[in-house]
This record gives sequence, structure tokens and C-alpha cells, in this order.
Amino acid sequence: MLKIDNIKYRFLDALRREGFRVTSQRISVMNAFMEEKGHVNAEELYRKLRKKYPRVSHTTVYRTLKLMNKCDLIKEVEFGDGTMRYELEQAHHDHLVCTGCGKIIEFLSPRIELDQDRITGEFDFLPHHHRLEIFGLCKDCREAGSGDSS
Amino acid sequence: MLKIDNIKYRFLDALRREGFRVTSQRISVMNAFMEEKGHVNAEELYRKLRKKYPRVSHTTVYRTLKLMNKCDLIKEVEFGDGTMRYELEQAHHDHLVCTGCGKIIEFLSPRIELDQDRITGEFDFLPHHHRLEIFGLCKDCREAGSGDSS
DNA sequence: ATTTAATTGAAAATGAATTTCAATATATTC
DNA sequence: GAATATATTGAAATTCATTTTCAATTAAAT
Repeated sequence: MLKIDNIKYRFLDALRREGFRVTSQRISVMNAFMEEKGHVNAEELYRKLRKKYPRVSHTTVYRTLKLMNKCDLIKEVEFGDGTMRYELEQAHHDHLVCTGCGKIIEFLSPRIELDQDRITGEFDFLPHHHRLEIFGLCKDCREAGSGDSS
Repeated sequence: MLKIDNIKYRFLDALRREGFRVTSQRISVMNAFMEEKGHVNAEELYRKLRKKYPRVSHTTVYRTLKLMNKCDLIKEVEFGDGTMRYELEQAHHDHLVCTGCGKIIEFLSPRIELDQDRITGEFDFLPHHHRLEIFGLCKDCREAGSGDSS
């Protein structure tokens, strides 16, 4: 659990460094986030959180996720369901999003990254960041049935 | 204006074919949409619309865009500003989004498309559709100044 | 022209996210 | 180890994009 401890340390450190306070709520939100596989939204995290840490409000979950984002610990992503989701800030990658079960697979294609540079060059465009999501059906969902898993 | 007339025809035709009614409001929304360069959202379109066609409501703009979308005339896209935008349904392409002026450049990279097939194959993932947006600064915005154009 | 059923507009409702503000808790200072 | 200053919290209210409701209107079929 070196990774988790490292992130916990980085969060506490960032809070103190920026003059924010270390509170039990912030620690709870961070712990709950670390227990997730990632790509949760605030509402989902709040629901799971309240079982273990009932003293944290809805509002504080939203605020703390924004704060962790500002501290560069987590990253906002969204896959078209109308909510903002969060994943650990880590090396750049793109996503396969299964429309059957919601599973999200992270991948990186150096080839695609290179081609993007080529494209932006052609248009004299200075890229800052990008997002690539491929929506479809994962292996499990295809094997489970021909579309409807009900 | 063959293209516009063609789309107008296709919309009226689709409406009749599906048993929807051809109304002055729907025609107004379609006309207003065609006068745009594309990538408008409902609110923007409503504002421009009401100058020329004051008899169309907010609600109807939203409803008609959804309807045109259902008729496969336009496509929903969103670039992270929290609103749903619409573009003409046409051959697949991706987007360069200028974070300076909001300009949107459409492009298609056969190479990237191919690489995506390779990637999904690796993960045994059956792709349905994808979206790729590259955010950055266009040539004009870079020439205009070092970031702030105010 | 009459009928019937889809469409419209205004207002209310929704859902995610943010803001307000009084009460509380953290850090700092003595 | 208090006392103090001020950041944070929670509940409720607010915002913003979008959707729904429902009575009035209007298109299209008879």
C-alpha cells in the first residue's frame, strides 16, 4: 500500500503547504476515494462514504474532490453520462468505455499520440491536452449475450 | 445551397415518414440551425432565433434539436462546457477545439482510425463509436498574444 | 368544415453542482 | 493549555442546462 500512503501523504502535504486545513472529513473522502477502483462521481462516492463515515455531507464530498483535483491528486473525466468523474492523476492515457457494464479500460497508444502531433502540426494548432474515448462492448458483455443482459 | 435544400427536404421527409407534424416552429429552428456555422447549443440558437422568428419558444428549440437528432440530421457533441452542442450529421471526424476563441476545426486521420482498431483488438473490445478532441490554441490565437486576448 | 391527436408555450420539475451563511473546528498565538 | 482568528462544515437555497407537465392551439385526416 505504498501507493496509497504516498497519495495520502501528498494530499496532507499539499493541504498544509497551501494553507488549507487537515480535517477528518477531507481524510474520509480521500480514504473512500482510494478504496474505489476509480472513475467514481461525487454522488456515488457520497453514497459509499456515508456507510463508513456518516459525518460527511454531500456538499463536502463535492468540495473535497474539487480540492484534491486542485492539488493535482485526481483528475476530472467525463464519459457522457452528465456527471463529472474522478480518476487518480497519473501518466496520460485514453479510455475504452463499455456501454454494457460501464467498465472502463485505460490504454495508451504511442502511435496515436504521435499521429495527433502530426495532425495538430498540419493545422498549425498548439495542443494542450486531449481526450479519446472509444465506446463499445467489452469481451464479458459480448459473451454474456447479444446486447441485453437482463 | 443544394446542401441546405437537401437537408431541409430530408427533415420534412423524415417528419412525415415518422408521423410527426410539419410545423412553422420546426422549420424555423431548422432554418436557424442551417444559418449557423455549426456546434451551437440550444440556448445560443434560441437567442439568435428569436430575432428572426419570435414565435418560437425556448422549449421548442430544445425539443426540435432532439428531434432533428433522432432523424439523423444532426449530431450531439460536447466539448466540456456543460452544454450539448449540435453539428450536421456527416462523415465521421474528430475535433480540434481552440481554448482561446472557441473555434472548432474538424479533421479526420485515417491513421488514428486504424490505430484505434488495433487497440480495441488488443483488448478484445468491440467498438461502437469514439470521440477524440484535442484542446489547444489555434494559429490566430497564438499570434494574437501569449494567452490572454483581453 | 369537423374531428382527433400531435405540438406548443409557460411554468414547474429535475438533477448535478455550487453558493450562502450561521455554527463548528482547526491552527496559531499567548 | 486556553484564547483567538479564520477556514471549514452542513443544510438549505441557488444556479444552470435540460426535461416534463398540462391546458390551449394547430396540423392533418376525414
